[in-house]
Amino acid sequence: MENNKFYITTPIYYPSGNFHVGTCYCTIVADVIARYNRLIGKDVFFLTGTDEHGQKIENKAKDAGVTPKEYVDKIVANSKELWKILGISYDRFIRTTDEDHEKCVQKIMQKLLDSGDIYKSEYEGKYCTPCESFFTESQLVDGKCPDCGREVSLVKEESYFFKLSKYEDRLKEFFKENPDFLIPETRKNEMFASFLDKGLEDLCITRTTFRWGIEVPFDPKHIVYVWVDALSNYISALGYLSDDDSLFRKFWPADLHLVGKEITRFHTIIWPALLMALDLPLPKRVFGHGWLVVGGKKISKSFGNYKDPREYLKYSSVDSLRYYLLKEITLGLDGNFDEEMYIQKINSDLANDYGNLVSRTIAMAEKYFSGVLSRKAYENELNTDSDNELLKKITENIAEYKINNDNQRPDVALDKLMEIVSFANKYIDLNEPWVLAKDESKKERLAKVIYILAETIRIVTVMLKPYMIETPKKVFEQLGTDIDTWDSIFEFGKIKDGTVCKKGENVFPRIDSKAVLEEIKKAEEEVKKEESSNLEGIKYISLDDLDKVELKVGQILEVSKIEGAKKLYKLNVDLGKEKRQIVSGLVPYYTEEELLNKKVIVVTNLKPAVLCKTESYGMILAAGDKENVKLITVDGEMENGEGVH
RNA sequence: CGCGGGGUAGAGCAGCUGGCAGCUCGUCGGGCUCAUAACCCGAAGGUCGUAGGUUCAAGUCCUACCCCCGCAACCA
Repeated sequence: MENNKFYITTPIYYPSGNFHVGTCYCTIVADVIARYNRLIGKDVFFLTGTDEHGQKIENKAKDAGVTPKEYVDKIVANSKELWKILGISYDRFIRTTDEDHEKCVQKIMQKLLDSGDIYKSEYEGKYCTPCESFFTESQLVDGKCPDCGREVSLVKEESYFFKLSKYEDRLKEFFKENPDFLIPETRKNEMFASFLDKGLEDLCITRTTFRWGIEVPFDPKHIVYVWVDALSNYISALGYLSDDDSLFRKFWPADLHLVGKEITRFHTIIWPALLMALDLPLPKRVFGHGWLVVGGKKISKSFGNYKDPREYLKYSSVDSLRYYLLKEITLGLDGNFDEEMYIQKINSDLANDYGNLVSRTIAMAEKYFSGVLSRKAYENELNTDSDNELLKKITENIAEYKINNDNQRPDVALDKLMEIVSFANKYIDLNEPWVLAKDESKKERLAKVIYILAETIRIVTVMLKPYMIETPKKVFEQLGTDIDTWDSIFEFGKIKDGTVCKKGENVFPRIDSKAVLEEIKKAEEEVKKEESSNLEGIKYISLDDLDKVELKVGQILEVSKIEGAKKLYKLNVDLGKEKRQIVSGLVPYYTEEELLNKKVIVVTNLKPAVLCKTESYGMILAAGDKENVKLITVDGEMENGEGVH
């Protein structure tokens, strides 16, 4: 009975912006694992959600002029919509702003205090005021803020600490005794090399520098920091320490925490230590998956590959996307999502192999037998070699499919599934139904071949159920059967005699790769144009918009290279009334001499930024792309500081 | 010596505890016509980054080095 439950979680995502394919990838993988376990008969609880507190959200909301809650509400609504589209079958979507979660966190804090695992002390750390964050000595870069490169100051702050160091030995032991706790293996090495072997320091678990979070119950000027707040979602979601903790008693410990590789540390060191302090069992497994690389590049807005996943669904289906992400990417390693590869893959696997198998089989059934499947013929006729081989292949591959799914190798599991599909296509060629059809005496044999194919499709389609949402439904409808349980695939010949199948629309129409790619390119170019400044003028803006940008004529007085920077110059620009320091990436295009005394156009009201540890208070306009860049200058005499209109 | 990941057929990848180098796509040649210009068969194509070492045996273990990619760090 213990064995029959399965609790799986995704990380709770930080909703500072809408989600991209990377987030979807992780969630889809979790969903597939959840659906697979449901299929094989386990009682599954699948949790996902959002981690909504903290400084960044507070800032973002402020920038947007809304409350933090309003800000995250919008993003959460969007992501729930997205999960719906992608068929994510979560049992609960937890938000750290949920009332029950907040209460639970407070109780946990109290409990940790009572058990002596929390103590109040002074947090002495390097604080970067502009970034409003603390850093440890080791995080600093040249003694400066790793985020912005500015000087940090030593700040003392009263806060609460969790005795992480106390659990170091127990953690090491735990790792040794549970070799399967953290996989893949490489992540484990990382944990030991980077953290455990270096020794653990107590962890500061509260902050007073921001307010957007859960108040510490016994000291409300403190806010619970991310560690306790976010990690405990895995138990708060089940009602831990609440009036009704039946779910918790049933499902904890988690069978699988699926997390990104960047946060394995939190889940394999801090989280287990917290659980130890709470005297709770530890999760059975943490799986650190890799990152999705899109079009060969890291997902990032500046690469233009930060697309809403819905874009991919314009020309393909949810099932295709799910299939691709699971099939083509080895879970645990970084994987590439390239739209051209994507189209090619789903065309060949899903349209040509699987979809076409369904299509040709049912077409033949209709053509030769008006769609009627004959189980009798299957029984009456003796098995040929090809029949036996196919049946053997199916039995073997079901077993391997299961093993690989159980071991978090969905890619191999799908491989095993597709092998059956290929074999079935080959089976058609070997048996040449169109030849059998010409010989009246072979009618029974023909009926058997068709039956075997239909039954094979049925089995494969059951196996596809964890991976796909819509397709299995469609195929079962076409097959005219609803026998789709896991148990039903172990015995060949479940389709009832006289079942009538009926051809429907192709389940995976071939995608015109050329046309779609062209369209994608067009769309991307348009986005680029929109983003790449107003000079192109594709997207109209009003005069008001233009007035937001303050442009002035400036003259470059000093030029120097910035140490450690490849492309950046530090410039001193005369803007008439004032002189400003501006950092500009012109090294590849201009020499220092060329820049000197040049009159340029400067955006003077751009938010100051720090590049390579050097402040920049403006931007110099230039035309061109990466290869060729030319400064925009003034045609004739013009006073420094003159406005541009 | 900053941290981490990786270098295997034209492309994209798999190869856990070492045992004749695999998969998918593409290419070339052939076959079939039930099917979604789909399907089936056959072939070509790799000194597994480099150099050493351990071993009867090494993509697989060890050492050194080279190269690429993330983050650190560069959107001006």
